[in-house]
Amino acid sequence: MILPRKFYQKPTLKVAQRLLGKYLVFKNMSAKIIETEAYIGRNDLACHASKGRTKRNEVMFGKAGYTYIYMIYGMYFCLNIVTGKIDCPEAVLIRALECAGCNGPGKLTRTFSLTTKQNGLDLTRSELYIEDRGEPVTRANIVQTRRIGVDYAGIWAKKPWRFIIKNSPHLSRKFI
DNA sequence: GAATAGATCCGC
DNA sequence: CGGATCTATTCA
Repeated sequence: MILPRKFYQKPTLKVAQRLLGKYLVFKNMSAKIIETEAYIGRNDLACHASKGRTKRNEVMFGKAGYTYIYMIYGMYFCLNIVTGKIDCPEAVLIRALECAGCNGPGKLTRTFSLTTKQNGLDLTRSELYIEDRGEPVTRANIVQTRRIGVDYAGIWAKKPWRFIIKNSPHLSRKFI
C-alpha cells in the first residue's frame, strides 16, 4: 500500500525509523530503503532550515509527505521526505536503498533519475511514492548512529539521528 | 557582482 | 586527501 499522509505526520525521528524497510517507487524502479537521517527544525544547525526559509528549502516549511530535493556539490542530488507540521521545517534524508549503485544519497538519486525537477512532489499522489510491502523491520534490526557529513554543526553533529538496517551490505558506510 | 561553502563521491 | 562541478546564499 502507498504510504498515506498520516504516515508522514508523526514525529520525524519515528518517521525516519519507520521508513526503513519501505520501498521507494519511481516510474519502473523500486528498492527498499535501508538508511535514513532526520533533520529537525530551525535549531538543528545541520538542517538547511536553520538559516531560515529560503527559496531552496521552502518545501520543508510546508505539509508533510512532500519531496525536498536539492543539488549538492554541483553534481549530486539529495532526496528528502518532508515531515512535521506546517511551518515546522523537518525532513528525512534517504541515504541508501537495497539496490546496486544506491549506497549513498547522491548515488540513489542518480540511479533513480531524481533531480530538482521532482522537488515539491506530493508522495501520496505522484508517480514517485513510498510503499509498504508488509516487510516489518524490528527495533532489534535498527542501528542508530551519528549523521554523516555534518561535522560543522557543533553539538548537532553528535545527535544520533541516522538510522540503518543492521548488517545491510548496501549502506553508504560500512562502519559506524 | 564576487566569494564561499556544501546532508557527495571517486580515485590516488 | 584533493578534485570535480555548480547553485543558493552571503558578503561587499
